[in-house]
Amino acid sequence: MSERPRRRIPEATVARLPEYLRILSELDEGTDHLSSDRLAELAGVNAAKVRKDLSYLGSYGTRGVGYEVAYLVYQIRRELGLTHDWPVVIVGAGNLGQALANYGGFSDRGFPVAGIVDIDPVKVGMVIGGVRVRHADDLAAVVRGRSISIGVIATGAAAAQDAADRLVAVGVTSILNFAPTVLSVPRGVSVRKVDLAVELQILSYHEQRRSGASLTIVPPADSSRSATA
Amino acid sequence: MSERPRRRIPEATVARLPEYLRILSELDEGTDHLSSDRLAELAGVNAAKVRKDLSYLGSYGTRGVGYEVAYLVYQIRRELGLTHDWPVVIVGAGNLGQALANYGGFSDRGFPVAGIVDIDPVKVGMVIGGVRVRHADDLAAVVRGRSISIGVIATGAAAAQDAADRLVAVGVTSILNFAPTVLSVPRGVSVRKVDLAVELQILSYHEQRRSGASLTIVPPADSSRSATA
DNA sequence: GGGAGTTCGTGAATGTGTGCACGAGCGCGT
DNA sequence: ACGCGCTCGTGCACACATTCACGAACTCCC
Repeated sequence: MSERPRRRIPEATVARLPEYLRILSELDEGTDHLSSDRLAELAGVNAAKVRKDLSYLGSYGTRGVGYEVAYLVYQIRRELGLTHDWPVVIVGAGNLGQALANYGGFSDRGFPVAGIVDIDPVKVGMVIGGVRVRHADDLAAVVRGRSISIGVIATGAAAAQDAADRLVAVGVTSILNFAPTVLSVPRGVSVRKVDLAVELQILSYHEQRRSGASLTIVPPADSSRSATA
Repeated sequence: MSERPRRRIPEATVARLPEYLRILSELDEGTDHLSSDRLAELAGVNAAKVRKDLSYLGSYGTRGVGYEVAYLVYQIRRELGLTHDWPVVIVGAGNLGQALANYGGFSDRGFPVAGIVDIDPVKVGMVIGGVRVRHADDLAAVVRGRSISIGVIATGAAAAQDAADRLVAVGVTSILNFAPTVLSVPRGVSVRKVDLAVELQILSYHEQRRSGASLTIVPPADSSRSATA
């Protein structure tokens, strides 16, 4: 009955597990068991998908009964590495950085903001969400002794690569990037990118497609110098 | 030579087009042509993928030369429906709503913030990013005559469904949801969700996996009441 | 104890996305 | 005019993801 070396979990499943976890955590205290059907409904996905996703955990449900909520929560948290907190450091104390630091949702879900840094001396010293902003040059000191492996880049596009380099230099191996730029990082460092404008542009595509779509717009015949940059 | 009814573009491609567009727009003025290889490098993806993506546009590159930047920009913008601005309305003037409204990146890329509403009377009347916050009950008036079809939900989880219902009621058909909740909306309304905590949890999974991973943690033998909710 | 009803786990089928490899077309230099 | 080198467009094979369908296992009730 020894732990089998855990199989790799498909990326698509990993992306859904946090959602299941949130739903399970928010359940009414009395609910101790839950069927895949019900969970699927709450998560807005297909029941078979839920079962397949959960089957990767090795965590067994009980046929005829469903999944035991507490046990399932435990298993998902374990698989996602949420058995302990992951302190994060935010680079960039502008609009976005401040909003992120103030936003309670991070700490609540196990990602306390352990530090904020910025390059701008004016920002240094400000206290945001209970954390004092320090200078980016002091990043090493901010990180030291705190085992911070996740960094959040909330700078503008121009400063983002520099921010990434600094983070990597102090040993950060996972980066959440809000700047609209492609970062280049060494192998072994994970980057996830969130670009708000991209999300809106995807919505725009569907909107445009919905509304009549191709009205046979005449493309610029002489193709040079035609589109607005 | 009439416009063929435009084929459906795969979702994965749609998600990459905005990235290509950004890269192309930021190119040095002198660059009038670009190879798929170079674009792939800048976007951090495979060159074949770039070519396949662009082939859906019907926009032709020139063999031996590459793609004409201006023409390509025009084609992508057209396909994404970015030939005109898409004013957005933000629901929720808290931390996140304020940051979004102040964040220049929206207007810059064709999504001006045309209105902000909140339910909290204290927030109503505040001016954020040049826009006065109005009461959520006035949403219809805010939207009227402005052909707003995109809404952004920046409320907490508890208020998100109400926000969605209000948006749908005034004719919004695309929603960008920042609240950690699954929204239910009528068919025909698109929803995209951005959950910062989920992104961090995905990073956490990879971190955890990197570092030794399964240490044969003993699962709770008596499974009831064992995991911290 | 046995049958009815429920729900999991998973094989197989289908759909979507990725990447290679190569033919076809274009420009340039001679 | 012709050949060479470059780069696009795409067929094909493979990988990944989703969904269906069904046997297996469990509970409950009589």
